[in-house]
Amino acid sequence: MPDPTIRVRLAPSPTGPLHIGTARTGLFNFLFARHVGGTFIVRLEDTDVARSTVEHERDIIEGLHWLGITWDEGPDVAGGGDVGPFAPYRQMQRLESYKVAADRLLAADRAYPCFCTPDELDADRKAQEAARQAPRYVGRCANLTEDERRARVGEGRRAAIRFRVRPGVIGWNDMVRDRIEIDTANLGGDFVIVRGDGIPLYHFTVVVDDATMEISHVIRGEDHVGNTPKHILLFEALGHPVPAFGHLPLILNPDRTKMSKRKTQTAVADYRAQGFLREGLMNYLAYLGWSPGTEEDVLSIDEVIERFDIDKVHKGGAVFDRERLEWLNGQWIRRLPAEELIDRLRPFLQAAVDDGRIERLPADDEIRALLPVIQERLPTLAAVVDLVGFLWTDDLGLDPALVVPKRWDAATTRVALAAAREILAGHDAVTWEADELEPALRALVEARGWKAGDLFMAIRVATTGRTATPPLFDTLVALGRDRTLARIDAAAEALASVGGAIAR
RNA sequence: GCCCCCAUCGUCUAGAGGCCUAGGACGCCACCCUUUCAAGGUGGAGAUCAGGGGUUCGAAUCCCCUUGGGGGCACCA
Repeated sequence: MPDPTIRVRLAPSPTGPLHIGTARTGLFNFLFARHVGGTFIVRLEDTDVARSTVEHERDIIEGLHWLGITWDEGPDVAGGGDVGPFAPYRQMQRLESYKVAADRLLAADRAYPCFCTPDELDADRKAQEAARQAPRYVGRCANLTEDERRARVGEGRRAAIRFRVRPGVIGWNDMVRDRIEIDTANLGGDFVIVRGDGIPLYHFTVVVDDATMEISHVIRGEDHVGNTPKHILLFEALGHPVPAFGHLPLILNPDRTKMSKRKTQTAVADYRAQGFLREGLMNYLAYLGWSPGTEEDVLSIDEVIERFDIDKVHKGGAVFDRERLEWLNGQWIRRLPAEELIDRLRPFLQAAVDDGRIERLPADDEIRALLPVIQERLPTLAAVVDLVGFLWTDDLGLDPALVVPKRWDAATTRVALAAAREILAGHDAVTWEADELEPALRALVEARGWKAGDLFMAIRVATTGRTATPPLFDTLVALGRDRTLARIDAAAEALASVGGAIAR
């Protein structure tokens, strides 16, 4: 039941890497479109030539793809071809259409050339600030005669194009915040739609494109509420039906200000690099400002699409809570099929090889064998290196003091390690299994009157360098007989060399 | 300064007049499980529904005011 009348879009500006907020706006547009079978479009707003780069463009597109947000029309791959009936979907390749629209507005006197210099505008603003007035364009060029315009052009002055803001109240029924009305007197006066260098500005391009691409619903962040009346004015002037608008609540820093790079990690790529799953991040983002109204927490993207309803989107902003994201991410890691998890873990292990944290990339079989004990212990994919990296490097950075369990002293530990080593050495490749090793060592503990936990801890630290690891015997099996014995020997030696200096 | 918006546990939220002695989740605490760490299970602390007025037999839910918070006011997007 596709609905061809529903057309929404995400219009990111490649002036920075894909931002969590942009991803969330994209996700909601995507959910809105997919829920009703509408069309979702991505359009790159790259008219800020000074700050736009292809690297950012690539980061945005790859990030959206990674998140599983798919679009029907728009740029396919960074630098690659665009798909869709309104291609191209990059504004710098659509300059002609803005020129045509601007000329129409000029001809109808809905817009006019403005020769004010940056210095003049700056002075105006400063004066208004000093007089404690709201900044607005004073209208210096609003009523120039043809002769005056010619004279300025003759002086070699460049003209920007300003749109005439008509008096009146602009109102719309916002999809999330109900009725909003704004008096055009508060819009800051006539605004620039084309810069002096001929490059059109956001307010103009967004409307021209939304009009030509037949966008039916504009769903964007709350920070755009004040722009909407300007856009409605432009739609009217262009003689195009005004789309519906919906303004999403903002994602907030812990101090409840608008989420920013300075206070919160905002780049989607960073979350990805830290081992967050697309499923986890998407699930988390969907619940920021929206809820299905049930007590479900863990939902796949398809389940969210099924339940999504823009009427249930909140009006108030939501603080980004990384701890909750991590919990949700863990939920998704635990749900991943074995082979899928191995595939996703591999790049993180490779990265650890590349920067020397581990010495080699483990084979899939090794990882697969470990899955039963690590899958429930991973908050993120990247955590795998911390958790079991000791298996693939001999540089444990062992602290001898840590080898001695709390209730023991160094001498006892040395004796225990030696006894345990002898038992372990008695096993061969065939009996080097968790259910063979454990009973043997428990028998030793029994015979000596020790606590199992103490012996196990001494062996754990001796062989891994850490006090927190997956279950000991599974760990020793993964380590292998030879390396286990060698590490116990090395630890015993380290203990002996510090001797009685360890006062534990 | 002006305009607009928002307001339920620390956080994300359920709640559309009686089902609310306000439910769930994260986080926190305790216990269980247990060789460590997790995961899982059970239980607990945690919100006089920002405050004050109304409306109503009855309000977290409707109205008004106050307070608090946020967003926006470019030849950026």
